[in-house]
Amino acid sequence: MTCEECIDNKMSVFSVLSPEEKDLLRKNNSSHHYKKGEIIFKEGDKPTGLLWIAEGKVKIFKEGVGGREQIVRMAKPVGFIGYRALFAEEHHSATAVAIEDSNICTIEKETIYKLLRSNAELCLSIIKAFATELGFSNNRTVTLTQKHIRGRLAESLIFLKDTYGFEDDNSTIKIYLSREDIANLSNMTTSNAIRTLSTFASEDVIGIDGRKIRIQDLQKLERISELG
Amino acid sequence: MTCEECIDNKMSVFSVLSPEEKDLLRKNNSSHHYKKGEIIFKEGDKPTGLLWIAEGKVKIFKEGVGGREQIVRMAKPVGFIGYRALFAEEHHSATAVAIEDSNICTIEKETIYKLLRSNAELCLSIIKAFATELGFSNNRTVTLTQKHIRGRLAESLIFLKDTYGFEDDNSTIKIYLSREDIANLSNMTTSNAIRTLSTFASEDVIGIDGRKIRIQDLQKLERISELG
DNA sequence: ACATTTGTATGTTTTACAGCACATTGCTTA
DNA sequence: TAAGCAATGTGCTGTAAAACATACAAATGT
Repeated sequence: MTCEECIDNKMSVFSVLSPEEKDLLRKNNSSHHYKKGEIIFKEGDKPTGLLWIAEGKVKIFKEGVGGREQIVRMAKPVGFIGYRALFAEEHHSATAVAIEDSNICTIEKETIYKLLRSNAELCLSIIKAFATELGFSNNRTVTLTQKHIRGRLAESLIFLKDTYGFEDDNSTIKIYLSREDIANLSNMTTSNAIRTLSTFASEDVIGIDGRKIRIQDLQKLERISELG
Repeated sequence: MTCEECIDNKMSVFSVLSPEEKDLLRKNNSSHHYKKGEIIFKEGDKPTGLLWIAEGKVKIFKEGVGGREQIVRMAKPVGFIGYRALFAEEHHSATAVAIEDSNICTIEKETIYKLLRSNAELCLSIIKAFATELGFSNNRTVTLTQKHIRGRLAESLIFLKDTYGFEDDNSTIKIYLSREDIANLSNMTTSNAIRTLSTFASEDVIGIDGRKIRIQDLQKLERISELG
């Protein structure tokens, strides 16, 4: 997908814009390609504009105690990234890394603010997006602190499935993360992510083939997640 | 403080409103008094409008595994409460309880949306507020999961000080929470909150007199918090 | 005034999980 | 095609913090 196609995409926030406003966007956006593993922005950087993913997948994480990283968000097309810091008028509080080859589009801060001032519906959808994500973040705070390892991992797998969906086989989660990334998403060590994934596989809840994870018994997985 | 006074308050979000818009607010708000310990809204309730605190203090918490509660926010005048669910168009994902006798003001959903559609600056300040709070929430996720008990408690005490300030003696934190609430804020058991507070007191970092907590050595407390 | 609940305090036991160490497999890239 | 390195897998050990138990003080109600 290209930046242009995102602007016209019905699923994107941009759908509330008028043809003229979309034109403004089309004339003022730029595109950049990132290879798998490349950093898009770093904790501490000053945000320059609004970014969104045209193609690829991105993880956003914060560095914690002793450099241990916690993934706070996983993004996909046509999702915004780096907008929290932009709108809070702060420096980035997290780092974004491409986990696949990705095309990232940018528009300048001035342009997006111009649009926000002229289009109330755009404002409202941004507000709604923030409100939804804040709810998600608060939820995560509770589950990451209170659930046990099995519950946390089960929740993460369901989260990945909900975010990226399945491959054509209707069971393989459409994202291929390292065990380390899965651990950093679920607040556990790599060892424990590996161990618990193996356990799930031996219980026939999931199937593992390298980085491919198939969900074989979603109900059971949900039960493990809810149980804590 | 009264609802009217909040609307005119220079520190509140309402400061960006025109005189006519403020008038609309004044004519459409209602006020309600809650005694200490009373529930303002409950997890699962449908939000009816935008609430703000004219007087008093409020804790917002989520029920986690086995009914264990995690405080996700502490609010004070002139802060909004219950706005996340409202703008996300969801049911409340947390419960709000008055921790002091409080006056809460309400305006209907329709009125606030009317204002948002007419006043872009109001939108932008709401967006900024959300972006800031999301940053805060993400931060908490990391510290609550990664820091050790001492670090978490130290951080909570600093947070309470930053939120509510000091009494006239310039050292007593201007909020009086039960040990249980302190524990629920810091993701630990009541026993451990009590124990660790005692340790801090014996190390002359803080002073304890019932629910009164004096910060005696802020630098040390900050060091404990950063150390994790 | 007494009983009952609630909050505070502290000691003991148990356990989930991090932190290694090390083996093994699977990618790079030279 | 091999060498090197990163990613994966597994067992063992130590420990932070929960869970449990108990005691007492302070509110709260009757």
